[in-house]
Order: sequence, then C-alpha cells, then structure tokens
Amino acid sequence: MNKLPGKTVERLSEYRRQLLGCLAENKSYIYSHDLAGLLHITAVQVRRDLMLIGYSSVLRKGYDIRELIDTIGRIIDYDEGLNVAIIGIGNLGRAVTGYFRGKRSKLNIIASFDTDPQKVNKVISGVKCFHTQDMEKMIREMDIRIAILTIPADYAKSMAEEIVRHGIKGILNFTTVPLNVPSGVYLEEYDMITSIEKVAYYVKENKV
Amino acid sequence: MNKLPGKTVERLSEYRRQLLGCLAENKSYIYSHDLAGLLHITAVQVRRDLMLIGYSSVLRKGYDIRELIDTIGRIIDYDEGLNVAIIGIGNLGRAVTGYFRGKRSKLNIIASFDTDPQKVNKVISGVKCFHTQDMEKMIREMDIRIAILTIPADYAKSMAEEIVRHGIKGILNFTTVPLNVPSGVYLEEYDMITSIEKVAYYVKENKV
DNA sequence: GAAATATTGTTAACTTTATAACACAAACTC
DNA sequence: GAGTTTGTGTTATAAAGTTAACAATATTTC
Ligand SMILES: NC(=O)c1ccc[n+]([C@@H]2O[C@H](COP(=O)([O-])OP(=O)(O)OC[C@H]3O[C@@H](n4cnc5c(N)ncnc54)[C@H](O)[C@@H]3O)[C@@H](O)[C@H]2O)c1
Ligand SMILES: NC(=O)c1ccc[n+]([C@@H]2O[C@H](COP(=O)([O-])OP(=O)(O)OC[C@H]3O[C@@H](n4cnc5c(N)ncnc54)[C@H](O)[C@@H]3O)[C@@H](O)[C@H]2O)c1
Repeated sequence: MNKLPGKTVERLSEYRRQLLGCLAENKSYIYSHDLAGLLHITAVQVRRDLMLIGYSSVLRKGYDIRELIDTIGRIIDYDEGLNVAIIGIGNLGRAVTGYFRGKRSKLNIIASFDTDPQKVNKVISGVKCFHTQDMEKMIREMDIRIAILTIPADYAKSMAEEIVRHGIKGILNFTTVPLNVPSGVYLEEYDMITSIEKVAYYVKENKV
Repeated sequence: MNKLPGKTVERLSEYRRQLLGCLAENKSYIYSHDLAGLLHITAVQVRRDLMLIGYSSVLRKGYDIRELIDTIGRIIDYDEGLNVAIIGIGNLGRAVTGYFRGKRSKLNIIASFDTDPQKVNKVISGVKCFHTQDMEKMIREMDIRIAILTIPADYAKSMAEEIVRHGIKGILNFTTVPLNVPSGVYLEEYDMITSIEKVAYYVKENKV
C-alpha cells in the first residue's frame, strides 16, 4: 500500500472509531451513506477511501463492519503495536491518557514522564509515571517510539531535542512552541485555540 | 472580507499565536520566511494568506508584528468578543480552560457547566462552574454563543440538542460521538486518537 | 549613483482533495 | 423472469489548496 492521502489516513482512523461504536451496538453491516453520516461527509468520499485501501462490500448489504475494522487496522496499524509515552502528566496529559485507556488499539501508552516528585513513581490514569531523568533508559528499554508532549511550553524545545536523541520517531505536540525535528521524525501539532477561533470565525460570518 | 479558505482561517489563528510570542520577545518586524518557519510551512504560503486578508508589509523590513496581529484580529475576531462555555469540567475541560486563561483573546470562557455537586458553584481553573440545570438561564443571561463539549460520550448527543435550543451557535466537540446540528450552527470536532494514529502511520511507513 | 541584494505581492501552474456521473450487479417486485 | 430498486466501484470532473515564477521596489554595497 503506497502513500495514501493524508486526509484519507485521518478518515480511516475515524471510520474505525465509529465502526467500533457500531459493533458495540451489535450491527454487523453498514452502508457507505450511514458511515458517511457519522462523520458528516458524503457517501462518495467513504466509498472512494475504501476503494483506495481495496476493501469491497458485500454487494447491497453494505460493508462488513468487523472485516472493515480489520482491514483498516492492517493499513494504519503497526503490526506488533507501537509504544507511546506521555511527557508531562498534568491536566492535559491525564485527559489524553484516560481517554486512551480502554480504547483498544495497537497503540499503547505505557509510560509517562514528569519532574514533579509528587507524581514520579505513582500510577496516574492507569500509567506509571517515571522521572524524566530516567527517560533515556526507559525509552530504550520499553521500546517507546512515539511521544505526546504535554509539558509547559518553556521546556518543549529542549525536550523535543532530547527525546529525538533517545530514538523517538513520532511526536504529537500539544505545546504552542514551534518545534524543529530532523527528517525521519514525524511531527504533528494541535492547538485548541485554532479550533475555537475557527468556530468563532464561522459563527461570526454566519457561514454554515 | 468574503469567505476565506478554511485552511487560511486556521493559519491566521496560528500566525497570530506565533506573532504574540514574537512580541513577547520584543521583536517588531518579521519576514514571511521567518513566520513560515514557525509554522513549518513555506514563505509563499504566508505571503499568499496575508495577501488574501489585504495586509501589506513595510517593504524589505517584513511585516509589522503589532499591526498584523490587529489586522488578523479584525478578520477572525468578533468585534465585541464572543462568550464561550465549557460543558463538563473534568480533566479535559480543566486542561482547555487552564490553557485559555491568560491567553488574551476576544474569546472568553466565562462559565462551565457540570452535574457533579462537588464542582457546582466552585471556581475551577478560574471559571465559575454552574449546574447544568441552570444552563438555559445562564446561556441567555451571559450571552454565551460557543460551547466546548467535554462530557462523557453518553450525554453528548442530548446535550448538543439542548444547547442548540438555548441558542448556542458554535460547538467544539471533543466527545467521540457523531453529533447532528441544524444548519446555522457550526460544528468542529477533534479527536486525539486520529492525530496519534496518523503519527503512527507515518512512523510505520517511515515517510517524513 | 549603478549594481547587487533581499523581500514582497500577484498571477499562473500544479497538486491534492472532493464531488459528480454512471455502469454494474444483487435483491426485491409483481 | 423482465423490470425496478438500491448501493456499490471507478473513472471523470471540479474545487480547494499549495508551490512556483517573476516583476517590482526599498536597502545596502562599492
Ligand atoms: N494544544 C492544545 O490544545 C493545548 C491545550 C491545553 C494545554 N496545552 C498545553 O499543554 C501543556 C500542559 O498543559 P496542562 O494544562 O496539562 O498543564 P499542567 O501544568 O497541568 O501540566 C504540566 C505537567 O508537566 C510537568 N512538567 C513540568 N516541567 C516538566 C519537564 N521539564 N519535564 C517533564 N514534565 C514536566 C508538570 O509537573 C505537570 O505535571 C501546556 O504547555 C499547555 O499550554 C495545549
Ligand atoms: N477528542 C479528544 O481528543 C478527547 C480527549 C480526551 C477526552 N475526550 C472525551 O472528553 C470527555 C471528557 O473527558 P475527561 O477526561 O475530561 O472526563 P472526566 O470524567 O474527567 O470529565 C467529565 C466531566 O463531565 C461531567 N459530567 C458528566 N455528566 C455530565 C452531564 N450530563 N452534564 C454536564 N457535565 C457532566 C463530570 O462530572 C465530569 O466533571 C469524554 O467524553 C472523553 O472521551 C476526548
């Protein structure tokens, strides 16, 4: 499977999440337009995405939910799973970690790192917290490849450099600081303020 | 100013955030390529966005940071400001609220709503928490137009319907539940799992 | 003060992403 | 069992978004 459009990758993740919800409701088939409705997109978009990953429906019955979940998994998951660490287990770090727990996935948050002695060596949101001093050791020992950055902005830059040195290959950065990573490391950033300002813009312009 | 591309709106928000950071460092001018660097995009992109909003630089000195911040504000902000409420002041709600505080903006989180008696009537992350029973009254009284949904998934659907009835015009939905809003209400959704799965995909494919 | 340099604004070309069009096949319909 | 319906896979078309190209102009250099 060579290079899916980035947007398709995002939607595959969302399809799967919604499909898992459907499974929980004991459905076993779903039509493209129903799946589309869950994501607020068009049925054509769904069919096109699924075409790209080569998945075919049972004609006129829609897509086999369980099979589709597996197919998506084969595309976007790392076979053996990938280990993830949270760096900075404050409010946001706990929200992320708690959210992940229970959600099955090949992605496991298996450690958090913090400097606060109140937190170090405790289990927080179901995940053991280590001191950042031990980061190098733990990242290698636990084979952690992805880090989620939820520390105060001031430390973000040097922290990013450090974890990249220790072998992290992907970073989801929630701090507002512009990070620079070497090629070979994938960086994704998200800022809620952008989302809310966008909402505000459309509310203001009254465009919906 | 008629209908900017959605992506441009997002970037304007990001430009402003970075520009405010620059102001804090006592810079007063910035070149397109420097601003671009902060967002990991190209200088051309920056120039094109700023062209769209009709802002011109002082030639060869770059953009006047303070002026640009104001110009962006005139485009994306609501003149009198817009009031925002957090619904569900748990881990994520507190993270969002705390993050907003101090960030100047025409967007003010002025209330939170929850059902937990431990939280109601307390000030949490600097914002007063009200009981959801009083939501209708408070939304109208405080002229709240935008809501951020951070409640357990099960309640999301009915909550969305309720707040729309009470006059909310924009929703930022962090629950994983597919919401349906009537036209006239703008809905934005975000899911961290999508972000992380995307990171994982690119790490796996080793495309950077 | 002519030449070189740096940086912008804008049009045009390109790429990516989304939508539309439509032929096709299973499953009803009568 | 011919005809309609329904929902798909795919190719074609359009829209959105990005990058490239380049003329224009203030500043520096010599
Ligand atoms: N992008 C977004 O949408 C968004 C939203 C909310 C918060 N944030 C940002 O996320 C970060 C965390 O926010 P929060 O509300 O969880 O803050 P917080 O203060 O609750 O948590 C920060 C945590 O990081 C720990 N920490 C501090 N320095 C550290 C270091 N050098 N190494 C490791 N850990 C360290 C602290 O002990 C604390 O546990 C902030 O930078 C905030 O601005 C971003
Ligand atoms: N989209 C994302 O990226 C993302 C990330 C983290 C969490 N989440 C989701 O956000 C939600 C909140 O997560 P959290 O970690 O803050 O959970 P939490 O349990 O810490 O907080 C939930 C809060 O909602 C309150 N609440 C419960 N029922 C309510 C109701 N009917 N009306 C008003 N308030 C009510 C609770 O009292 C609590 O304060 C969950 O649905 C979670 O799945 C989404």
